[in-house]
Amino acid sequence: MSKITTRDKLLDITFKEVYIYGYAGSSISNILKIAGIPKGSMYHHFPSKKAMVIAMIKERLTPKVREAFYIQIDDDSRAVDILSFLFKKISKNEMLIKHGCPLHKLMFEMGSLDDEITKLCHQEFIFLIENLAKLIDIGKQKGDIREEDSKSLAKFIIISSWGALSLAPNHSSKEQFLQDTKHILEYIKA
Amino acid sequence: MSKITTRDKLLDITFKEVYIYGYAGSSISNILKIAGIPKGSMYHHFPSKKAMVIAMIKERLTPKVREAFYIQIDDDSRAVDILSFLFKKISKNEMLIKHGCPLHKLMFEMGSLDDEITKLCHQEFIFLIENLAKLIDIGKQKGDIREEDSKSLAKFIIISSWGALSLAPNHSSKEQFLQDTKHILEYIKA
DNA sequence: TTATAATTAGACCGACCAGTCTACTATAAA
DNA sequence: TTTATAGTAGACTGGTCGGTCTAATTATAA
Repeated sequence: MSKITTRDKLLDITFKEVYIYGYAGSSISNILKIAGIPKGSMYHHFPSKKAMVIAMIKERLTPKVREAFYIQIDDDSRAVDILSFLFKKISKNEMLIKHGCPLHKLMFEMGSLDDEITKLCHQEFIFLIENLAKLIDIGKQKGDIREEDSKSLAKFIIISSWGALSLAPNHSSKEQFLQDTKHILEYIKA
Repeated sequence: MSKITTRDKLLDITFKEVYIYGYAGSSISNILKIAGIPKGSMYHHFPSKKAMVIAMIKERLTPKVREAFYIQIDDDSRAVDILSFLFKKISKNEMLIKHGCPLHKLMFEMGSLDDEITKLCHQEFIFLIENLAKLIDIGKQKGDIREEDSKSLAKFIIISSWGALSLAPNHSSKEQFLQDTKHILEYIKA
């Protein structure tokens, strides 16, 4: 029953367009053309392109990335298994494999160009790290891991995963990603 | 004596502009304004924006990146020392710390947008991997490393370094980079 | 000097950019 | 039925985009 609102449609398409073409490379006109929505409607809901992108980050990008980098675990999971499971989940996410992590991509592009967007992205980055650190802490109780600082380790894991996902799409694949992140697992095991 | 030619000036400024603003975010008009060069001169040397950027990649970006990711080593260097030295060198490169690896950034942006540029970037990526693998092979002879596949390891090291360098500039620093890559060194030592 | 090519110079073009404006319509409360 | 509000609609604006064009200038060689 619930119909898709103009706002929802705009945010959905803005996510895709900014994800693929970047902030600078995406255009309002094209987003509107795809959505079949006139300009006035968009500028009724958002005061500017930047405002729409910020709403998109909060309401689309952030939830997607949280979901992609999160896994449910049993209480008796070992840290190695948790990470192995996480990598397998990420590798199955075609979006991530093909275009990299949307948070990473936007953060990289906007780094020195816009403080507000950069700050927003960085907050989410911190959230991902802390979330993963919690998972590692749970796994650590099973004693199969020697690393003390879970946050530092979590950061390294996300950074490395992002790196592995950010290669040119022609040359990245599920198998390649798993191969590239294998080193992280071996490091944890050590 | 040798004066800077119009072409050289254009390539220098194009590198900076594309590095900071991205391919889509940079503009010919702005590059010309900064260079103090009229349009006709530029379009005499290059048929298009894309052609100028491709020349810039070959003649500016590639040499800079090769230099940044290369180190001279002694014949009796251990692999761990080689990498430790490399990370220290990278951490001293303010350009890399502030804006990430220009090759990585361009490759990430253009990934699914332009085959020619993507291919060019990827070739250089392969070159970096093979170069680093050679260094690792030399260090491996000293027997302080257990990894068999030097290329896979080299790829992982570059990917992870790129990831660590691609965080928002406000939150990246020499110290942070060394902290983030510390895990790689510990992995090698293991 | 003269002919030829290389380069510099910038006005100009149509397309597209983000954003504004006014008019219209749908909804719902009074 | 009236009035207010939320949302839809798209023509329009000033500015910038990449790229073209012709003319002027400079360098090279005969």
